[in-house]
Amino acid sequence: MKLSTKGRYAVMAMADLADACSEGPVTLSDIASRQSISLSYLEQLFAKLRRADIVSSIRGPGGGYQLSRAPGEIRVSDIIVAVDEPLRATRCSQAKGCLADGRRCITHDLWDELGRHIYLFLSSITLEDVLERRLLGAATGALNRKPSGAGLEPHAAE
Amino acid sequence: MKLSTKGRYAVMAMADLADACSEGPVTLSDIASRQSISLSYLEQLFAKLRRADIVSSIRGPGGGYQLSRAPGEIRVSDIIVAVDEPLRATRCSQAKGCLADGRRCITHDLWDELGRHIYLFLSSITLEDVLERRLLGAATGALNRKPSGAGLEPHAAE
DNA sequence: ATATTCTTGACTGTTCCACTCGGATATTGG
DNA sequence: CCAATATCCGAGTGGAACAGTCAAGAATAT
Repeated sequence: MKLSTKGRYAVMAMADLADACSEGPVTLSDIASRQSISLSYLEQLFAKLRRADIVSSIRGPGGGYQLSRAPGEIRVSDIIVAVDEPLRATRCSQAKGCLADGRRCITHDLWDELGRHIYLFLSSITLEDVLERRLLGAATGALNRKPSGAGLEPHAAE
Repeated sequence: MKLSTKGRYAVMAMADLADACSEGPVTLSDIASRQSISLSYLEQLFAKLRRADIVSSIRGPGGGYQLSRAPGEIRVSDIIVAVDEPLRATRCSQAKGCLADGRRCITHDLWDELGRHIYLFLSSITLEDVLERRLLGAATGALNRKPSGAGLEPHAAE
């Protein structure tokens, strides 16, 4: 899971597509102008989304893109995973030791757990949820009763 | 909240410091060699950690860095917030409209919620938890009963 | 004094993101 | 058929941030 703005653009575009595709395929130019994203950049993103079978394409005049599944069947995590690079190998990539002496590095479990956490959150939300702004439901509620921290002010999600 | 490897380096170094500072201050050179991070890079990180009052420094021979508080009082989120840049303004930075027509962009709430989610997770874990590998406790359990998704295989945390 | 260690600033190389450009291929309407 | 419309595809670009370097300075212990 990589959280770049690239994935965000993809989700924005997919939300736009889901919102507009009720009658026939939608042109990338339309999405580009509505969402203020460059057409060529969208082409790159949708090439990946197509390879991931999240959207299907129809060429020629009157063509465009369509969702492969219903909005309720497309998870946000699907989109981000499809668009972002497979995640380059960092120092802590494998289950192998991060330090030379064979021990796993101390913080390995932490990042592992965080990654799972983010993934679970994003896979609990579908495109349909996003469209209907149904975000503050089951997915979020679980963590809202924070265990310890007192006057924390979370920074805005960049 | 930005999730760069920079923040990870900082947490690694802080965990190392917390582990080794039981008797007197710890040298950056020691941390550098143990964690395989360049000394000069650590200097940059600890300058920020010092400004955030997470560590304190003692100069001269026999000097080094110490934790300002007990490991149980230092949240992982504190470290990441201290080290990462304040988060540049993106298209969706403010509560203002992201599109020209004044509407807030469709996915705004989603990123907002995700950011809060990550922050809450990281602020529910202290350095002490990391050291004792006490990660799978209260903080994570809440989301483990995922609401809908069936056979999801979360990608490894990069 | 001198060695140790933090402190600070400027600087560099690399990588990745966001985006552009040029062209190719497929399909439709006339 | 033929041009217009659209998806496809690869290469290339500018800027920003990351990861790391270098050099000089200030405080402190021996």
